[in-house]
Amino acid sequence: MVSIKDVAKLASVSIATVSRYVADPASIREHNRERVEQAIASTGYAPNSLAQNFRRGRTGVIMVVIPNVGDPFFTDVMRGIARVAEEKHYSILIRETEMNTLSFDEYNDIVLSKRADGIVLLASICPVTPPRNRPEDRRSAPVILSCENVTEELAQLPSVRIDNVAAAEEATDYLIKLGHEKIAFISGIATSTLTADREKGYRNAMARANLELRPEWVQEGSLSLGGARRATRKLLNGVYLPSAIFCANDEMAMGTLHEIKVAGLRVPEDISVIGFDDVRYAEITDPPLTTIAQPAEEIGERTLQRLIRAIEGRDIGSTAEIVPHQLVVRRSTTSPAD
Amino acid sequence: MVSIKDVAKLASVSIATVSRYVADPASIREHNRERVEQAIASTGYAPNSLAQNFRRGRTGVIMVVIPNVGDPFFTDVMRGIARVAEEKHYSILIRETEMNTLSFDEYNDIVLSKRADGIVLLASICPVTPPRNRPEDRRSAPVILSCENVTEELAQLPSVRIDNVAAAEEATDYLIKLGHEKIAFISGIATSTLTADREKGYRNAMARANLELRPEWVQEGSLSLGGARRATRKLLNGVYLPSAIFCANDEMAMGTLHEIKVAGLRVPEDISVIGFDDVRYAEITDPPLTTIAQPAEEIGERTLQRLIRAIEGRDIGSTAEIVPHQLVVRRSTTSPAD
DNA sequence: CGATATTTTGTAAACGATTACAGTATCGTG
DNA sequence: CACGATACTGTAATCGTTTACAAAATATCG
Repeated sequence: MVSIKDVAKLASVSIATVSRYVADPASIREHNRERVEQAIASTGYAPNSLAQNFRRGRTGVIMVVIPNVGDPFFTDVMRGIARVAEEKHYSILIRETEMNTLSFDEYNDIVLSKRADGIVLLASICPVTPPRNRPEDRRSAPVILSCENVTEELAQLPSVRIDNVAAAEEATDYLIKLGHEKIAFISGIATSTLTADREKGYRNAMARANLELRPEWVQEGSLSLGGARRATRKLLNGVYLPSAIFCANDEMAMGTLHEIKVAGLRVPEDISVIGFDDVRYAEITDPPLTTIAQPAEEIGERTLQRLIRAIEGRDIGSTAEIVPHQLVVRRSTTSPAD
Repeated sequence: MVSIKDVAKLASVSIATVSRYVADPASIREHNRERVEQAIASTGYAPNSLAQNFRRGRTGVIMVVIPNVGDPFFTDVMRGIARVAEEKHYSILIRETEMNTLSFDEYNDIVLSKRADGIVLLASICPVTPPRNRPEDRRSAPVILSCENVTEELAQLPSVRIDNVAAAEEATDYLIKLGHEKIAFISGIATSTLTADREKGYRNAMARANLELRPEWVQEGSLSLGGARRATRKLLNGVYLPSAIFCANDEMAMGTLHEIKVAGLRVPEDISVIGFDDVRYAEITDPPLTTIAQPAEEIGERTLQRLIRAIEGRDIGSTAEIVPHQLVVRRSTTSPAD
């Protein structure tokens, strides 16, 4: 491995001069610049970023904790994150978590052992041991939540997201406005606040409209295709058939659409379906999916911009930055038949 | 930041002892172990991985270059990669590339400046300057191709993948066996060898069956939903309507299915569609998609296992490790009407 | 018990960059 | 030309670990 020393020797200058050349070629005298340039060219020298990072005390890495790298919504958010990361010369380290949580121990380890300059959580952080209870908690790395809300147990963390409660209310209200009264909800996973917020919105809207909410109309779909399919089959085989199903994300809505058709029912004539996220597939499902659109890439971009500001030592507060959502009406919803 | 020195001082031992404790607690004497444990606990010490990596000359990072993080096939491969990475204590650095290629300059930079211990290419590497022509090319980091084949310009690189040519032949043969003669192909992007191989398989099969291959039956779909939709519209609006369309991946097949239905035609009665990859959505499209299944996660796992062997200094050769594919017949294909 | 083998520990030198500080060259000006 | 101001360069310390080597402590055995 060729190091700065080899270049210095070859160019007959000190290592400091080479270092300065790398940082800013204009800062050294013409005469030396030529020799250093030549030495670098002939040795093929490139600064060892391991040494640079060590010396500078920074990793240049942003860790992104994501519940499911396969979900098209999350990958859109990631694309926004990646765009800003590249622009600001950070790399993205992906950490997929089962169960949607990053254990606090792992969080702590990442921070203490300097494996990342900052963390974006698309998942929640598991509040086993809140930061404040640990010794030396001043050393915490910048963290920001994308999409997720915070659990009450944790200190308020900054976030960038839509208002999930309001958006879910809006989706439910739309079904109610169409005349639906028997509306089922397929939820995500228990540990996800995002899911909880959407369920809250659904319950709020049902309560406000004075609609009966049968317990068996809320089914867990684990935010996955398979989970939603199982949940849908339960709904279809139940005693009280809903006339509309609200799925907590589009991935699940795709599974729901399929199972309804497999059961020999039609969407939307027999059952209306509404999703959440407006992933790229929502436009091409059969029928195209009515859903709540979120500006996924923008959420990713804003999240990382804010995180980087924090990494640079500026104050970003701990507020939730709310971005707008929008109901997108396609053809998977209509008024109930009866 | 608390360092090994602080711990050593507090425990009244040398830093070497602390270091040894961290590497293997059993290697130090009971008496000292207790003191060190206590000192670590009370200071909240964690080894600085920046310093460790620097000292050890390794990053603990595998870079994964991926053309499109949103494609469900690639995310499945990534999941396999991630599983092995976690097991072997590597982190995954994602680098998404437009146009499917990593420029050689960037590759070189990653290697020379030690930003990753190894590279997995789900994309191709752009052969602007083949490694062999550069000075000091001995320093190349381990690279392995997943899915992709190699271009002839580049030295042979190790890879793990299916036999794309054979698989595409098999898909085309299946359509031919069903009685189709007017078979169109929606290809990926020009820079992708994966795409080229599948097109070759299609052409082979057509030639072997003595079927006419009209130039307008091969359309570029850029491996994306939108690209496939445009390509499909061209096929449907053309003078010679095909009776079957073979899409180079499932993502595109989903777009194709949609556009055929939008045009008022039925799948498979009017047009059969066959995809490639068997992503999780293939089962729930309408109708469910006939496709070629690849063991995506297994490909990812094997790729990384082999790469890690190379990183550890063992010889992995430069052969293509071929894993089996399989035709999965669902309901998007049938015999032509006429 | 003493000699030797074994285990455990400490000292100090790396790793490759950045940078404070001091020293040297260059320049401008009177 | 002398002088100070300015621009550039070199020396050496530093970041936090790991580890070769030597030294010290302990164990083993006749």
